[in-house]
Amino acid sequence: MLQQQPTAANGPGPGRGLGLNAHPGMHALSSARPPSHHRSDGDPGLDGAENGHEGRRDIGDILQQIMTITDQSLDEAQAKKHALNCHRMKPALFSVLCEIKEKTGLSMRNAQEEEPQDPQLVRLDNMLLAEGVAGPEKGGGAAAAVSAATSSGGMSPDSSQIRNIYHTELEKYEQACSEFTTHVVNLLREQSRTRPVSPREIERMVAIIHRKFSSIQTQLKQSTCEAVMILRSRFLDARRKRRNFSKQATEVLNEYFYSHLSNPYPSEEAKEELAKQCGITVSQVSNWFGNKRIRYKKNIGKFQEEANIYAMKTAMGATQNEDSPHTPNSTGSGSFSLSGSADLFLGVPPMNGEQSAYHMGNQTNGNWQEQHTPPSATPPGSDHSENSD
DNA sequence: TCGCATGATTGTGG
DNA sequence: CCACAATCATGCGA
Repeated sequence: MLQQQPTAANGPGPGRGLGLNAHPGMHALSSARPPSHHRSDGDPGLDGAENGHEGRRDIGDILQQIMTITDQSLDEAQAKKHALNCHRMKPALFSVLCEIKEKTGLSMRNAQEEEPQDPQLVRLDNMLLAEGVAGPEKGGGAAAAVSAATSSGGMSPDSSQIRNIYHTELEKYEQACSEFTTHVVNLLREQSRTRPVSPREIERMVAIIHRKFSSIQTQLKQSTCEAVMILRSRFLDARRKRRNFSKQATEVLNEYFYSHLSNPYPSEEAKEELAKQCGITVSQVSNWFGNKRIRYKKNIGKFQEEANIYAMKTAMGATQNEDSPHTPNSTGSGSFSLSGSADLFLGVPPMNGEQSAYHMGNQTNGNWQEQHTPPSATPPGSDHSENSD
């Protein structure tokens, strides 16, 4: 019925496609059909054998025809396709076929269609939100959440890195998902011209794609969570495990301590500067000074030698600085430009004294070591440099 | 392995 | 919140 139509319906080149040399497909179909008709009569066994035999022959025919397809016949096929598309009955037939399709296999998927959001995904989302990896970027939220594990308050670059990676990956994922979806939708739309594909089916396909992709999303979120957890445990470990500071760091800290012995309380800026120089956090600097003060006070005698060494060093650094104020001095012996208030003892510290206390200037922070009163031996001029912040 | 050194934590007071 | 004091836990050299 369809094949007669084009002659009337399509103006251009109607006769061509329907001529004597019919389309191979058509021929195949028409020749394949007859055997099924005599199904009802005759011996089934014989019929089956005959059927198979004929089927083979038909396949042979089809193959033969495929082999002999020419450009011309392709053109014809094209024309026929066009003719079918433009057939006036096509929409009706199309919708009927769609309906039939709906009612058969595909409808079975309806059941699982409206599933609630994956609970695991929800859990992961909540977790990432709590960790500050997902959600709006609030002043170091992510970093704060992770680094909150440490009292140091030192910002971890890793956590924000995780956040960044997570977001770029999520973006990539979303892009890939939408790209693929549009691709498939376009494909189905294209196909809907030649086979019954209802809009609903396209929708369903999109949903299926999203479901498939959501497993990737789950994976992404899961691995992000894992990374955050690892980071967190590493921070906790770092807190538990004690590492000695580097020699250079201790040197810098000691230098500051002994050059500000009368008032070893670095300001916030000084602490930051020290932290930067030592490659440690500000709170570690605070810890260090806290420990140092208390231990020095407890046993000044023990620290005497150390004090002398550092006093000497700073003094040397100072004299060097005087010579060439603009030349930064070599490693470790620099005085802090921002405090600029080294309690320098210029000269060799008195030895063998119980407490040399070569620089007990005006103590701006009360008597941080009251039992340690400055002897009169305090060199004149040592206290002039003593300034408090 | 021991003992000291040292960074971190905890509790307290101002 | 900061400093102090006590204490813990680990690092490290002898």
